[in-house]
Amino acid sequence: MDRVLLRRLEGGGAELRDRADGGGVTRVGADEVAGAVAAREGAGVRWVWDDTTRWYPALLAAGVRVERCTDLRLAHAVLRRSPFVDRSLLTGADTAGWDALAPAETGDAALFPLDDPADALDPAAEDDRQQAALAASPQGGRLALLVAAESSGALVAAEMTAAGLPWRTDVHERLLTDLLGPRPAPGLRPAELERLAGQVRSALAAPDLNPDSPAELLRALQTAGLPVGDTRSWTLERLEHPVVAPLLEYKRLARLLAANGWSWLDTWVRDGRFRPTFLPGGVVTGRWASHGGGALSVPTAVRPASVADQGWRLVVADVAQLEPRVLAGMSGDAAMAEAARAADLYEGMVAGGAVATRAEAKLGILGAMYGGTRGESGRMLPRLARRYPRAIDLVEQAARAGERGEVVHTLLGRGSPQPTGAWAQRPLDLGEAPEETGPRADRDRERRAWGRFTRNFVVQGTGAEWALCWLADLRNRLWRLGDGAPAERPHLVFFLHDEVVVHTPEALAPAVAGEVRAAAVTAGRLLFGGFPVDFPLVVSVVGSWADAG
DNA sequence: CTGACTTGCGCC
DNA sequence: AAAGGGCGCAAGTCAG
Repeated sequence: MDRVLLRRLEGGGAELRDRADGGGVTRVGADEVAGAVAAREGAGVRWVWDDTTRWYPALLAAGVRVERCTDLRLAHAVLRRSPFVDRSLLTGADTAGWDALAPAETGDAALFPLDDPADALDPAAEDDRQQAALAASPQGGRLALLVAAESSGALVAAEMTAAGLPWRTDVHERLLTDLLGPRPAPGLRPAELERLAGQVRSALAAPDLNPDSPAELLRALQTAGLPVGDTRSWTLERLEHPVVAPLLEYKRLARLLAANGWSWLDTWVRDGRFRPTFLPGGVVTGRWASHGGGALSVPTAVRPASVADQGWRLVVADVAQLEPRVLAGMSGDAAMAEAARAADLYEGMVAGGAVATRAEAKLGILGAMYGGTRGESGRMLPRLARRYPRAIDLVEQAARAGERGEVVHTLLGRGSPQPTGAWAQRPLDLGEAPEETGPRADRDRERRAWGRFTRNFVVQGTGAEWALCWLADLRNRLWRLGDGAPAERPHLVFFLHDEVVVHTPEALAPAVAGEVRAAAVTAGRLLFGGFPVDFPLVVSVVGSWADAG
């Protein structure tokens, strides 16, 4: 596979430099870049560029899709934190610049900022350093897979923003009107919220109360004699009082209005598409972050508005219990992998005799992965540890390492951040009597909190790696499935941790469903080789996202 | 007034 | 004895 480095030239042109020994160099003008990339693409090439967000949106806008790339920005971020990398091999004159490089904010190709810090960096030198670091790493193979998957994720992210999630404004508006009443004038409450606010005020005998103000609301609740310290819904649910029902309903609808109401539609939906920006590697664990429109929490209440185009379908797929399955795989825990043979891993745990009920299984596993040891989830832990010793030991070791201030890593080698708190500079106070309050009690609390973070990091991060491999393989499978222009082929339109949505011509929907499953098998093999852990999917072919599941 | 922080809640 | 991971967003709150 040829590796070809792309770099920007002053004036908007670009240089294409073959990375092989004696490789050629081509320079093209600004309006020839897309054509030059397209011409080279057919022959099989991996593009090496500083940052996908700085190259790919313009290529996509010009109708050019690339199959492979190395995203030096994302690769740098992975390698500099990995415990399997010799940091000195990554160090160069502009290392600080690579450390600080942020993704480009705008996808508008015409708006290359004149003083982009990326233009002060040397991508060829950085590529050399990364290749050297990978070659010298005892885990170079895993890291290379991670870098490739991360880079492929960057391509997917740009393609999903370009395509957009199909979104029907008319359906969304009807839904809002049914629940809230007609769209009010700016600054006014919709009729239904005003009605509920009135009920809340009279139930609390607080005629001037603004229920949107947590402080006012808390005072009014306390004045009415209710024993509450905050105004969260789950706190209110436990009260017996006439205000509870209208207040909970008010909060539910006010939330819908604020997060996904008419102004959300105005801001984020254009031309029948919702186009959030996805930020691969945006979370330290390796999960994606997002920007714009709250793409990480599209409430189920508005999903009916995501409707496939005429003659098209949505293929919605999610992995059941991704993280426990990943834990089984990465720990090599045969008993847990056996439970994971079931479509429902928690039922598999019941069938295996580890616990009595599905609810116990779920509570216990989530507690083990998050560090929740209070109440019932804590009582489950010893039984799980007996039945699934390797899985539980893996997360316990990660927690202990974090508490010692050590770095932990995912299966493919992504490292956790170094802790910065004062507690991390001090050794563990083993054997000293615990205290209720004071600076040492604070340090211990922070230490345990960091242990919960590292405990979760190894599982969440490896789950993110599985999902990246799934996405990358699925992207290639979808491309091979269709023909014609990118917009006429099945394509990914949404991704959220363990769920994908593909927009596809109706005739190809069954084939897409098959490829989604096949890609999940590939991802499992890539991460866990022959170790037998299954990743069953729930796949739906639907007209609307809301009908999935 | 702006900007930073807090509160609360949606998703996984 | 106590101990629940990761995000983004909007509105309210508060300091300067």
